[in-house]
Amino acid sequence: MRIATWNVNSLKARLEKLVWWVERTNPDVLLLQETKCTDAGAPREALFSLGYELAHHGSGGRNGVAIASRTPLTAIETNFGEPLAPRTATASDDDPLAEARIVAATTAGLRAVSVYAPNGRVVGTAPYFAKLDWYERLSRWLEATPKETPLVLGGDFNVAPTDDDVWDARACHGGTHVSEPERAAFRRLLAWGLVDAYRRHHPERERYTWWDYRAGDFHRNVGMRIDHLLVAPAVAERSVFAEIDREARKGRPTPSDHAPLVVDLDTSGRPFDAGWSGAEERIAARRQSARK
DNA sequence: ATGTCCCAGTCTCTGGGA
Repeated sequence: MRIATWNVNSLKARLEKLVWWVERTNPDVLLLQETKCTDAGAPREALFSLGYELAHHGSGGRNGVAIASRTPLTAIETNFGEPLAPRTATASDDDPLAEARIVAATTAGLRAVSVYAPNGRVVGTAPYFAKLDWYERLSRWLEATPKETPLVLGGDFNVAPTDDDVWDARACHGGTHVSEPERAAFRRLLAWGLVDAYRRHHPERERYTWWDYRAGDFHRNVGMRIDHLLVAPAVAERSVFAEIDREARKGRPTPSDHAPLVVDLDTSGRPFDAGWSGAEERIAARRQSARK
């Protein structure tokens, strides 16, 4: 089974590139971020004709997350199971918890979650603390998930977990994505038991998933590894391959500023969802009690 | 090089966000 995550920087603007990439890569489950679509405006038909169902969560403009899968999507949960607050228009209104940044669904025996963490802009500003608050909310949501859940929490985390995940730690010092509080928030996800699937297969440095469009950053490999597939231990044990597809960051039509990340699972042998039966109900019950 | 791309609205350009 092939799982992928990709911040596409507009699903509509990227549709031709996405079709090319999906036909080339054939993921079974694809997590998408920054779709910038409304639920009604999401290109469901185009994905359906490629063989995918789509669970989409977005209000248009910015943000927006989705899960495309070759197998049915059930128990779809958006925004931490809470209704999204109405959009309040002005750019200075920065409330990530009112934005479409998380969608979860059960598919292919997995609990798949697509996240788009806030950017944070500048350390010490209101958007930065809002980013940390959003991570706090994500951790509480995660910690209400039973440990045996075959979880795949993937997306654009907007955090480079270590200095090995940035092109130049000194140049990045003092900026967002690398600050200690952001890295601590990321490590709290790992403390639940999640495994960084890419690092399980690739210890090397200079492997990034995002490069700024400007200044030829991609061609100079001035980037950061901020997109991740974090998987439960039972999923990690089955992972046999991980790669960042730099080809998708090149050429025309215009690429996203992020490259997709792919992980392959060996699903031969015992059923992948062993022990997972009934867990949707257990998750729902724990979320209910966590809200009280 | 603060050098690109995408979106919404002010709508064939501009400002904001990443």
